[in-house]
Amino acid sequence: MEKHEVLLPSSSSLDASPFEANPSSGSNVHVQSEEFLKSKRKETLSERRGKEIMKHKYVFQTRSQIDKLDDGFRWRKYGEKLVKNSKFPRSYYKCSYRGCNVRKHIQRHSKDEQIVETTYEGMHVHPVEKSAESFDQILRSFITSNQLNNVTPI
DNA sequence: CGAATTTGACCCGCGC
DNA sequence: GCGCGGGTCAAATTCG
Repeated sequence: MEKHEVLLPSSSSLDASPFEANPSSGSNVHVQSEEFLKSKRKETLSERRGKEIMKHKYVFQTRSQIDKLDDGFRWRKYGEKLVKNSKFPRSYYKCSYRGCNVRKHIQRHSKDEQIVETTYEGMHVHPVEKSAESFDQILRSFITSNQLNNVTPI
């Protein structure tokens, strides 16, 4: 497995333009911030995991052929499942940092295999160890949005 | 040697 | 109550 650099917008401004609008663009990122108000499962499961952070969900759509996008954090794959909605299996990743229960799942589009939908759940509580300038601004925006939307002490 | 990855099994929630 | 779908964990294996 080799690292693959994703084409990200040089502009620090994250525009919420639909990725389908400009498929010709070499790089296009779609960031969606949704408020996870509805609990998907009971406390039993959440409690079992140990207080997971599912307050906000961030959908990150990028054009890449590699799933293991290095966004500056260490991700440990903990599962892979094939969903009926997609012909491609969905990969589940978790932050390897102790105490950082950030989870992310990646799913490929059945129509456009070049498009990978990365969904981030939770916020990181540790500095970036990698030099991902491209992703740095994105991640920073993510964290900023998280803190701005809801300041939840971990 | 340690950490990360893989695949399968298990579990839970929901629908019928 | 059973089945389907989705999600997570765990043990084994491989890579660095």
